[in-house]
Amino acid sequence: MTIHLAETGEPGSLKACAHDYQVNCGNCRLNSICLPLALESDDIQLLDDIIQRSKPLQKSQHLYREGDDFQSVFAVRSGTLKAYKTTDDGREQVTGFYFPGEILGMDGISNNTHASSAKALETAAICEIPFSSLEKLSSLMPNLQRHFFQLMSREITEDQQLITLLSKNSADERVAALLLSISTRNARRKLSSTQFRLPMSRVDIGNYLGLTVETVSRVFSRMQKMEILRVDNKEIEILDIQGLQNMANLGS
Amino acid sequence: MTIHLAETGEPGSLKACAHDYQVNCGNCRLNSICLPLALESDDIQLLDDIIQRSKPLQKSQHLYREGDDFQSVFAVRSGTLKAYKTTDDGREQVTGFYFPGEILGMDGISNNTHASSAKALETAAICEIPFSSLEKLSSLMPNLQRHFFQLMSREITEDQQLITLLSKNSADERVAALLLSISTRNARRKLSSTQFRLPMSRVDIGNYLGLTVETVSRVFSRMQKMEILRVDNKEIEILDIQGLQNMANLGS
DNA sequence: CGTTTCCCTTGATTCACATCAAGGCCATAA
DNA sequence: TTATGGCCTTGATGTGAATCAAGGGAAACG
Repeated sequence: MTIHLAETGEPGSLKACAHDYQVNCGNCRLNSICLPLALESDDIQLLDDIIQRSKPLQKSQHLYREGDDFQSVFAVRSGTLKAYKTTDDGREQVTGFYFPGEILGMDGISNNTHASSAKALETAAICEIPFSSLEKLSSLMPNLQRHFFQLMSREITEDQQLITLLSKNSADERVAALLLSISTRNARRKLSSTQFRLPMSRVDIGNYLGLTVETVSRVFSRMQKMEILRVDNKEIEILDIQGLQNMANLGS
Repeated sequence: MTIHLAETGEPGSLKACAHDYQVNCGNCRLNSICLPLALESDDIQLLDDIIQRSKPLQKSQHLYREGDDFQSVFAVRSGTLKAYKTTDDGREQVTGFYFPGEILGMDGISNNTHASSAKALETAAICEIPFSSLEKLSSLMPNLQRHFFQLMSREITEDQQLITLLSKNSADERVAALLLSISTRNARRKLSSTQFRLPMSRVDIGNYLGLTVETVSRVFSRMQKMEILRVDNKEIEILDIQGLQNMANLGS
């Protein structure tokens, strides 16, 4: 019933580094922000039993592609992914970036087909959660059902935030909002909220925010000149988080 | 445990027109596109038991407001609603229009707080579905659980469509896409896909599509000149659906 | 009934961002 | 070592939609 990611690949792909085999939901340092959140430890064990952990995805490899059969949702254990759709005229629309502890693939549930593609922006370890198993488990564990409803709902509210951003905000505001979002998500994982490396290219950022590369680059330069950021290629240091927040909120 | 909409209003609001009391999921003509979809008739009865039907909402009345406690999701039985958020600087972002048979309010699940407001664009009859009851029922009825997951997932994919539209498409393309969406949803309800009355104002359309009223108005005029539409205030007739599709897809 | 208010349309002007163009930096390959 | 290609930055120019401005029609209200 459940599908092993590894088995769908080339023979031999069942191998994963020994270290990976030791990972489980109970000891995963992300379990407080990931799917196991709000579960009792017995229940975590049951959840853990349905989760498949396969070898890491290399940079630019796909986790799934638009149109693939939907079988599973995925949790990011390490690395970063982007989700994107290809428009009728062949351009790409990035719909989200996914950091460790975050769940992706839920847009495939409605049609039993992935509605977007997901690609690793850097080497990424992934937990695969077969959806049919998750459904059964959800029926048995009200907390899990509730939590998964909440995760989907959060995806909706985040999409709505992006809609508002795209519809109402200037280039400066959009970039500021993205940086703050990344900063917040880093903090959730106990990483620095002011210094980090952007895993995505300027093209991806532009694509996500509805801007061209050139505009994104100019905004970075401008923020640097205003001493809000220090930018060194993908390395970012937020020098003035209050200034960044002003830029994101009040705007124009 | 469950909350009666009517009881939260002023005394006497329990009254509803006699005709309303006769409505149930089993005989509702929308049950093939609404929540009962895919349920056995016994199960429909159980679902029906938890659903609250209260007196209709008048035009411009709120069903819920951003920040309200989340208790229920809602199905539209008749009329149309818009969902919207208010941005920090007080402007409004319309995040969706909801027609009969469609479900709204799911964005409130993640925080137990409604993330947007919902307002009737015209007199609207609503079915209230207390979420805690829906959760319990979902645990018992795998089909219902599945269907509700699918509904939420559809909301996600639709938001992603809108994101792409806002990010990549011209004013003409955006308006064309909205008209086609309304046309399709009308067809689902066995209404004309080429002649209809827009329930929302130009302001709302602009607000939804990230355009100003003036631009929306100009697009309508342009489409009329091109003989793609006949526009008489809110009455729309699509004269050339192929032309409209071209405008929406290929665009630019 | 007239008045107010909302909603829609059209025109003139402005502006933020796209587009076009070029060059720099860094990594990988030959 | 020099190529090659990806990614980023900066400058010059163009343009689609926003903004500003005005007027008309229909519904709501006293």
